[in-house]
Amino acid sequence: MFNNSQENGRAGQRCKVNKHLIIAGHIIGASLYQFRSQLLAWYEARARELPWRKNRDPYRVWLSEIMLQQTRVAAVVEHYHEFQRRFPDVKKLSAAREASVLAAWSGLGYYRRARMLHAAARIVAQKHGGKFPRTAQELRMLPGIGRYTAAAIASIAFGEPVAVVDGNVERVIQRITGNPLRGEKLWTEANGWLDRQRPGDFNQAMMELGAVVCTPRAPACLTCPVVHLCATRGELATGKKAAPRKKREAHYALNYRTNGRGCEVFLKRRSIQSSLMAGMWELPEIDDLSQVRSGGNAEPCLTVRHSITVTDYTVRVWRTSAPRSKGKWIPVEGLNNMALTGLARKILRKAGVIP
DNA sequence: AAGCCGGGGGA
DNA sequence: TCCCCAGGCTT
Repeated sequence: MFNNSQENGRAGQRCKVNKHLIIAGHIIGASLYQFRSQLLAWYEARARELPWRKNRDPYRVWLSEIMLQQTRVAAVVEHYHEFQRRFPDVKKLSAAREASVLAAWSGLGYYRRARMLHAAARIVAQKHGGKFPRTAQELRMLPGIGRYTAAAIASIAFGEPVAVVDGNVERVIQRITGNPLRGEKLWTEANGWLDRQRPGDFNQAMMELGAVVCTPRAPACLTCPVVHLCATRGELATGKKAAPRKKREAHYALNYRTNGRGCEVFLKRRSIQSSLMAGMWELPEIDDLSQVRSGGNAEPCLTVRHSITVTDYTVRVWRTSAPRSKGKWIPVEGLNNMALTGLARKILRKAGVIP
């Protein structure tokens, strides 16, 4: 297993050849100190300025971590400030109605996250006196907080020495070691690498490296602070299978009227039983296009593209004279506080109904 | 272990 | 057009 460490008899080569720092697929000894200090130095110098890095308030850290689950940083940044403005602390969040929490979440997707966030806020407020548990083990008990998120909050907000493993960390470790570690072995490896003096910074630095430098495709090895310690320099055996995407066309009705109460839009609420976007509000879907065409519409007033799970939709929006389905007239001023689906919000924006 | 949940932006 | 993202929960 150590056969690659002595292929050249000269000891002076030891630190020049990266493979010698990786033994049997693990980073070892002195190179680990190097790795930590160089990664942390890079992070201090180059880390992106993100809203949740302003301080270590556990509420802010928690909110960012929930939002960031399977969601890109850019999308989170767009929602983060407004969410903070509406719900400045865990107590305010716990006192809010679920509908208003969902409204602030609109467009982020995975709406169950918002419900679990709200439920967790109520538990923190009622059972923990408004203070967050300070250990990963206790945080894990809250809804919506799994192994990754518990470790992230505990390390970043409270300095507990626990490593995180997300998609970024997995990729970084696999590339550095050249070892396709997965599952429990990956978590063990990450914990071995962790800088126990600065666990929060270290964890964020690992994820930052994966997000900014050690990207899935075309990693920027030229700017990587630990490239000299890397066994693969960008190679990665991928075991991921790409889910095939379907294409579909969908039609929605835009009903818009002005009366004594001002401008109103006709919306309907998705079933609370629905697996997809349960309880969220949207425009009525049109099943039978012939009815709209016979109503005098030759062309849709709007066409948008929309991706949802594994389906890419081409969405046509039709102005219709009267709603044919059950639903509710909503004043446009109230739309900001409605739990709209991302698609509904997109359509209403493009149509100029909301800013 | 595998399936499910939203949405968007870059390559 | 395709791919992938600071995961958690259920079965």
